[in-house]
Amino acid sequence: MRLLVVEDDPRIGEDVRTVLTAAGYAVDLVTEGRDAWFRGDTEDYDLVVLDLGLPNMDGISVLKQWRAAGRHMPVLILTARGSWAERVEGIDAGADDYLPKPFQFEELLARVRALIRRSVGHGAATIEIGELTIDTRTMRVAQNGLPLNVTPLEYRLVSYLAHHRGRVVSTTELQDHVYGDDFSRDANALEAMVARLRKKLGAEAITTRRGFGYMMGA
Amino acid sequence: MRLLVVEDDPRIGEDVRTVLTAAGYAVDLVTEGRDAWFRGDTEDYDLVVLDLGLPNMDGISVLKQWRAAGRHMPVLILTARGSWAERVEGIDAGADDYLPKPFQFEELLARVRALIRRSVGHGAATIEIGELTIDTRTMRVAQNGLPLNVTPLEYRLVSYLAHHRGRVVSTTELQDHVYGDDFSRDANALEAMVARLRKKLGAEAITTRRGFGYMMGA
DNA sequence: GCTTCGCTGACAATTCGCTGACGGCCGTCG
DNA sequence: CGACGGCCGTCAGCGAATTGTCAGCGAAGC
Repeated sequence: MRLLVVEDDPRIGEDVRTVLTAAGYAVDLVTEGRDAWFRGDTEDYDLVVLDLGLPNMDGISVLKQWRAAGRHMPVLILTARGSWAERVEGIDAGADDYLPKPFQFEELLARVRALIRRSVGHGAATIEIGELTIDTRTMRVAQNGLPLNVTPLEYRLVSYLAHHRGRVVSTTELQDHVYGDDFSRDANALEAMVARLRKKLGAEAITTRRGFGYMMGA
Repeated sequence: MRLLVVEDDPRIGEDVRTVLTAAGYAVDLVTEGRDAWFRGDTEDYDLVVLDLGLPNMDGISVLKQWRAAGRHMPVLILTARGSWAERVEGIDAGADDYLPKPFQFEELLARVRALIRRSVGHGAATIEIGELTIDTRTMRVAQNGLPLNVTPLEYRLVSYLAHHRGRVVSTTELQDHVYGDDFSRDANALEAMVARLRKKLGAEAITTRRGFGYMMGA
């Protein structure tokens, strides 16, 4: 899962990134409204955390333009506590939820999880594919009920494939969502990870579409 | 045990949180109805203390929606003294007990304990994991019946892990619950505490899942 | 058959978490 | 008032798990 965090205060932004990264998401962080708009318009994100007070182009406008351009990713806006008008404006502009600042990171996490779950359409916190169970709340993967020891990056990979079960996911898309902005990896790194995963989950859990990408589920 | 306190008066809310925290519970406090509903809907609480007069979405509606969504955690509602109608309405909506305001904190504590005990089923105020016993009433930890000398912060840590046995608790979540809003600590502080705890409880009492967090129990 | 793409085992680099030591803070006791 | 001891945060070095890189191999597609 790949997230865009838009927050002009660098300290808060970094903290949020850290928390979300720890929770298993690939996080891109930008601090200016224009950059935010551009990123959201040109890249594919599973969710956006959007602060409203931004230099250069304010959050509400950014959000409105995304929606006007037909971008439907869930957006969670951060508002000043008690600023009722901001919230209403945000919801009207197309936000899916709001979180008053200051907030507990745990609450941020809960909302992010809930929004992603809702947007993907799985009501439950677990995804089942064949004999595999992916619990997004505890970040665990189990096979026939037996927990598997999956590393953080491996989890990101299965989790993304599982959320998009039944569809072929290209390697570039996968890289984006597993690594975020971090371009430095060799293309082979993904393949190596897939290999390691197959050793744990069973070879047939992930199928390869040569020239296209990977897929989970029928 | 993790509790949600919903109370719009910040002074009362803080007092209640303080009392319950001192009693060894991990307490989340929210002041608005919508936030309360969201939290109760997305997070796991062992009990909710719910004030009825709330901004944004009233307590009865919150409670009804939780029950309609199949959430069964015990709910203790706070009502105005003598407001018979409110009580009836609350119980009808699915509350498990009520406490008329103003109340003594001792009474609140007693009812909270009673409700939690009832909901756990067997009146045991202790959690047992392997050879460890965590007594939530006295905030003591014992191993094979022998009391261990556990410091306050250490107790919060084991207690939180014990209450969430069987699931991996991320370090950020753990930090939230051990330190509250206090961001200033080095990440290493937790690790040091875990190390000290393991020396007391035995190394296998707390397992590490690298990259994810810590866990107690199977 | 040849080329390209992807797989895999081995190895290296890096990151993460553990631990012993130290020191600051604070409450208690002589 | 000063010394002592408990609690807990910080530091630095170590070891191990995770992840990236490389090289060779096999299979698919033309």
